[in-house]
Amino acid sequence: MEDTAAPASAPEQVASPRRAPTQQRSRERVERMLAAASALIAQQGSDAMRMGEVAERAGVSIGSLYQFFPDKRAIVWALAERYTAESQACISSALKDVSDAEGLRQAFSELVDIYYRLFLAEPVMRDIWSGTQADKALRQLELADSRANAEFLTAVLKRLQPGADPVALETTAFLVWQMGEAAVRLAISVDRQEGDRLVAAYKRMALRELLEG
Amino acid sequence: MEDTAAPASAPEQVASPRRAPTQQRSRERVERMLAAASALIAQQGSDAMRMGEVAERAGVSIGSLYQFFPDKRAIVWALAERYTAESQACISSALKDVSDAEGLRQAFSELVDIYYRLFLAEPVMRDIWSGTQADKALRQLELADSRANAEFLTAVLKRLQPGADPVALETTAFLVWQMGEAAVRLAISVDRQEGDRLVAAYKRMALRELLEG
DNA sequence: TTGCAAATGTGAGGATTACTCATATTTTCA
DNA sequence: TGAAAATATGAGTAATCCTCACATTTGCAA
Repeated sequence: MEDTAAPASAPEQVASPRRAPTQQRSRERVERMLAAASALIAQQGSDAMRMGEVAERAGVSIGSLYQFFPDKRAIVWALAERYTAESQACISSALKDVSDAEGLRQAFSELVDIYYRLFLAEPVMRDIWSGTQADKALRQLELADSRANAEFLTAVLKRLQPGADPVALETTAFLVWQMGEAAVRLAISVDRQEGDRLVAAYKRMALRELLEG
Repeated sequence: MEDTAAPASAPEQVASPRRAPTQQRSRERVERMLAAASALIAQQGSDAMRMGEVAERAGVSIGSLYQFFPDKRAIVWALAERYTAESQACISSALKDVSDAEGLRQAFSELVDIYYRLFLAEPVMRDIWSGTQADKALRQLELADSRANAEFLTAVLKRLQPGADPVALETTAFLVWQMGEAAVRLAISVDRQEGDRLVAAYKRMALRELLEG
C-alpha cells in the first residue's frame, strides 16, 4: 500500500474530480480526514457519519474535506480501496504457491478464517461492505476485487485440474469466492455459535466444489 | 396475501408507529401510495425516490403519506413484505410434497430459475433487496424470510436423511438458501451469459450439498 | 530575497429533502 | 343528528450535503 492517500474518486458514479494532494501538508491532512472518517464509521456506521463531524474530528474545515473528496461516498470509497488492496496482497501470497489438493485445502481454510475474523473484529470493514449493494461505485469495486481474487483461485484450479474447461473453472472460482463473502457476511449477522457453524459448512461445501470439480 | 395493505411498520428501527387504515377510502389511498412508490422505485431506485413525488403520483398530500408510513423506509419495507409473503407461499408449495432425491432436484432447480427470472424482470425486487444490507430493518426481514424458507428445505432434508444430525441439516439448508440469494444477486449484476453460468454452477453445488449431505 | 502563480484553507450560506403539526374535512355510530 | 374518531392538507422546520468567493500558504523562477 502506498503512503500517498490518493483520494481516488470512484469512476463515473461520483460527481466531479478533485485535486490530489501534492504537498506534504495536504497529504497529512487527507490522512487525518480518512482516520476521522474511519473512527466515526466504527462508532456509528457510514450512513450516520456526518461530513461536519469528519471535518471537526480531523481538525480541518468542511471546505478542505471537499477539496479532496468530491462527496461523502468518495471517503468511504477511499477507505474501501485500501482494504481491498491490503487483502488482495494477502490472498495472492496465500495462494501463490499452492500446487496440490492438501495445500489448497489448508490455504483456503485459512483465508476464510482470516476473512471471518476480520469481519468480526473490524466494524469499519463490516460497515463498508454492508453498504456495498446500495452504492453502485462500491458494488463495482467489490466485484472487481472479487474477480481479481477469484483469478488467484482459478490459477490454482488450472494447476490442479489441467484438463478441465477453463471457463468452468473460472466460473467455479468466482462463484465460490462470492459465496464466501456472502457466507461471512451472513455469519457475522447471526449469533457467534451459528456463525461458526455456517462458516464451517461453507468451507466444506466450497472445498468439495473446488477439489472434486 | 391480504388485501388490506397493513403499513406494518418495521420493528424497533423505525420511528413512531402510524395509524392503520380502517376505512375503505384510506385503504385505497394507501394502495395508491404503494403503487406510486413501486413505480418510482422501478424508474429510479428507492434511494432516489422522493417522498414528494410519491405523494404527487399517488394524488395525495405529503401529510397523508406520513399518516400511514412513519418514514421513507417503511414504504420500502411494506413493499418488501409483500414480496416475501408471495414468495414464501410459492416456495412452500413447491417443496411441500418432495419426498425423494429426484423430486428435490427438480423442485429446487425450478425454484432457483423462478427466483433468477424474477430478479431479472422485476426492478423493484432488485432494488429492494439490494438495499437489504444497509437497512437494518430490511436485513432482519430478509433473514427472517430466509430462515422461514430454509425451514421448508430442512423439512425435506430430514425426510430424505432421517439419520442425519438435525442441526447440521438446518445449517446446510440455511446456508444453501442464503448462497442462492447471493448467487442470484451476483448473476444479475454481470452480463447475462455469465449470469446463466453462475446460476447453473450454483445449482450444481447446492444440489450436491443437499443430496449428498 | 522577492514576487507571483499554484496549491491549499475557510466557513457562511444555498439547495434539497425528510418529516411535523395545527387545522380542516369526512366518516362512523350511538 | 351531533360529536368523536378518522382522515386529509401543505406550509413550515430541521438537518445536512455541498458550493463558492475569498484568504492564506507554498513552491520556485528571476
